[in-house]
Amino acid sequence: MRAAPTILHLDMDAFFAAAEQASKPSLRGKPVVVGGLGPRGVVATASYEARRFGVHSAMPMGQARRLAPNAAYLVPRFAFYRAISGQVMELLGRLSPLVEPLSLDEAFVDLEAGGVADDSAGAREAGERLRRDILTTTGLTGSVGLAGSKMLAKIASEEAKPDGLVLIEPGTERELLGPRSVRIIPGVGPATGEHLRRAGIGTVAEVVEAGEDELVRLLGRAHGTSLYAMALGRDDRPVVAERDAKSVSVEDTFDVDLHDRLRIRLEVERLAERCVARLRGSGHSGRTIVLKVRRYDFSTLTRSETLRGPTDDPVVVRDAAARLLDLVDTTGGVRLLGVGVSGLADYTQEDLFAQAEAEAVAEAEAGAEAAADATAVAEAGTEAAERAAETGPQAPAAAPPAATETAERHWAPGNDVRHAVYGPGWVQGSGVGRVTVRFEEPCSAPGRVRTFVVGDPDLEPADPLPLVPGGATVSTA
DNA sequence: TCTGGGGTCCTAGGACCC
DNA sequence: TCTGGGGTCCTAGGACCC
Repeated sequence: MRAAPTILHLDMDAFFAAAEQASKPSLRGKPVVVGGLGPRGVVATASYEARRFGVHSAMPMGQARRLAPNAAYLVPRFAFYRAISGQVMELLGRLSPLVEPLSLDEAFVDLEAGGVADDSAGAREAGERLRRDILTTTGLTGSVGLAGSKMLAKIASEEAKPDGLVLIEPGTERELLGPRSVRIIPGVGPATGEHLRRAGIGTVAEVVEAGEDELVRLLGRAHGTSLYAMALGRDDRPVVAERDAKSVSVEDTFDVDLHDRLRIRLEVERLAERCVARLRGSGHSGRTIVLKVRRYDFSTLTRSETLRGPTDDPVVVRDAAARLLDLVDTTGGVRLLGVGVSGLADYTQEDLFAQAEAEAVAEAEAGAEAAADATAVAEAGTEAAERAAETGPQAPAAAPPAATETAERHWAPGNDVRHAVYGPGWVQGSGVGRVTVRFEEPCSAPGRVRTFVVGDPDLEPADPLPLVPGGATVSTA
């Protein structure tokens, strides 16, 4: 806990929904819901107008549609959000070298380390300037929290929403937090909240009264001690700029439960290949392969296998995932499958092979005492060599998507398109061989709607347009 | 129309080693 | 030898966050 409120937490307001409203003039001031539009979709973000109907993040789409039948329902466009996020992070980077992104729309900034503020007045000024700059460069609003610790800065930005700034003066945190629900403390979710409530602890002040020993007894060592510290306003976690990834995973929920064992196996193999593509894309290899299965009744289980050394070989990961699947009973149906890799190393297979050889030589030279270890290393090396010989140079090309899948993706509600005659617009809806497009762009007036046949040669998918004149363009290619 | 997808961290038990 | 204690790794599951 520092003496000046120089830790800043930025949280963009209803980020995905706000980006869509900025991009589509006809949706401004209207309820907008972004999320999965399939039969098992959930809400990613609801605009403030939609929240008034009770719609919120993580809610099943069906429920959202019942609550807000007239809202616009759109699929997320991550490439577009990433581009905007990049602009925002760039602005944060001008404040300090210590910027810790938490997601596309959230980050901590250490203002003191950046030399932009060392007292309350300076911090407030930097925060307000940041909010203005974000609005000018992206057209979107973000809320800022300022405090002497990460936890309090995060609570402050939550209080500031939407489109505001809250500064918690160091020394005032106890009286501020005391009467509030324990649920405002980050890390206290539904389960912990309920657990504490049954123990008669509802407010932050009651957490303090209970004492550290009681909390450790209720919640376990790590959770208990940290909650007690947080309740007292004690939080010395530094803002950390670069954090190494610990795992990479992909998963799919199917519109209809899978029963056919061969189909399930095929999906696991496809997921394994997608996972490795991501792993390689991030320049990693990993040692532990994890298979995740969610059954028809939503019960979820994982099975994992740790290899002798890290791999980024699609064949190795795919085979491991298939072996893990053999351990799982799928009768009754499978609703979700996932494949992940953890135990990441930031070198690739070739590096690993060279390293294993070098180690084997070193071990051999070390003499008879190390004989057993050297054998293990040598075996690992041989195995890697065999795999390399077996698979050769290859990129696991994903199977080309079926034509209907492509059409669904191109004409999904919310996507940008361009018409040879009418210009830029976005898909408002599609079905029975028709696409409905609203022709407008970020800086135009709300536009009108026209309907086309799906195969219309004049209509094609397009990249998002910049939200602000002269702003960065986004390529989703 | 009942429940996404990508992560992180923690716990607990068993194996294994010294 | 009737029975320890600590450390580390692996596996499985769960809470939480956006």
